[in-house]
Amino acid sequence: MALGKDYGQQDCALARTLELVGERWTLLIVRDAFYGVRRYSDFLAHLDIPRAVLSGRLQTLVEADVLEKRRYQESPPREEYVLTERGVDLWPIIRSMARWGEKHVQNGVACRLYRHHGCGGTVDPTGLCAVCARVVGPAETEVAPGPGANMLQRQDAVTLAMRRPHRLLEPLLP
Amino acid sequence: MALGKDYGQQDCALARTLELVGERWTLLIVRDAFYGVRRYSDFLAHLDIPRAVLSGRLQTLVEADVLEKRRYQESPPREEYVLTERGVDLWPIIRSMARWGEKHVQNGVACRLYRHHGCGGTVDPTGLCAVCARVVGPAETEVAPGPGANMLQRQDAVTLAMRRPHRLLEPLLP
DNA sequence: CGAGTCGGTTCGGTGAATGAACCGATGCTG
DNA sequence: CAGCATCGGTTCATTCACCGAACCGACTCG
Repeated sequence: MALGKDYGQQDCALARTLELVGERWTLLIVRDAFYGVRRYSDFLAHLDIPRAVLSGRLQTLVEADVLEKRRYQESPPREEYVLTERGVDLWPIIRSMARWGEKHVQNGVACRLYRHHGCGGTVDPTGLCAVCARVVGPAETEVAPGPGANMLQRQDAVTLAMRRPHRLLEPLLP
Repeated sequence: MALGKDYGQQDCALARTLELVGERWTLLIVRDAFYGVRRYSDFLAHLDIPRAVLSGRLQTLVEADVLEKRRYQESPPREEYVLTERGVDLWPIIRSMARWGEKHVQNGVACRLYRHHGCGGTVDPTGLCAVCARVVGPAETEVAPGPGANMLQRQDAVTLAMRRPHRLLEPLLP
């Protein structure tokens, strides 16, 4: 959302969450962070988001302790944004929203498939592995392109790198 | 969100979902619909939302087949908005967002508690009943005020009615 | 030295959100 | 029957976030 960001009169945890991740673009930034995107320029290229909006959202997410900004090289100074523990806990939200869109907008065609790293079992939207029958967190989840992927012929570095399966939270690009 | 509502270049079910429920206020309207709010004036009183925005969102949700608008009395003509099957499927999204806010913004203090209607077991954020060990949908879930409820002393009819436990999706007000 | 990359900030224009006022249809009261 | 209240909106002026393009400083590479 984003205009007045607050829902002051709602005594509900949902409203508090929406004040943080309910703004336009925010959840897509967090999703990309799960995919392993860490650098400003990669978010920018993959999301087609105005630079000022990206700067603002990253700063808000850092202040909310969802992302951590850290310098990974001096000279030239370069920063990266990595999910914190609080940020990783947003995974069920992203997963449930993607699930709804898959079922009700895309007629069940998934753009991404999730598997348990190691055992290879399909991970369902609640995080349950079909083989282990255990709940699998994002760090042990592997994402791979699904049948509906790449409909839009994007050519940015992030889109290209997403064609290979890889584990969530691991850096996607060098 | 709401300003440009589309995320056209994102080949992702998440983006499609956000185009619908990612606008400011929308998820709070849907949440109230789960709580049993059905009438324009009750949404208005409970959400402190501008009338024009509420009208617009309700219309969008009806067009998206998330809510159904139906006339429940002639003379004077009165309409109510009820969740469709697609709308009911949004429950995991709302539940996971509320869960995050509860844990990370409210320090684990819940405003609402969810129980399996009949067996009385606590229903966890994934819908699992602690007693039955089965997944329980919203229609069989009962909501009751939790320890963090009513911090804000609201006095509208919806807030008052929410003090009694009742089943989700059942009409909250006469 | 000059061009390029990275991670931003600045700026003007557009359009959605906001809150208050207004409105038409109907019912209720006296 | 007059007058007022209720419901479900619409209209309007103002505010403010988003947008896209341009600009910028620090640094590296050739």
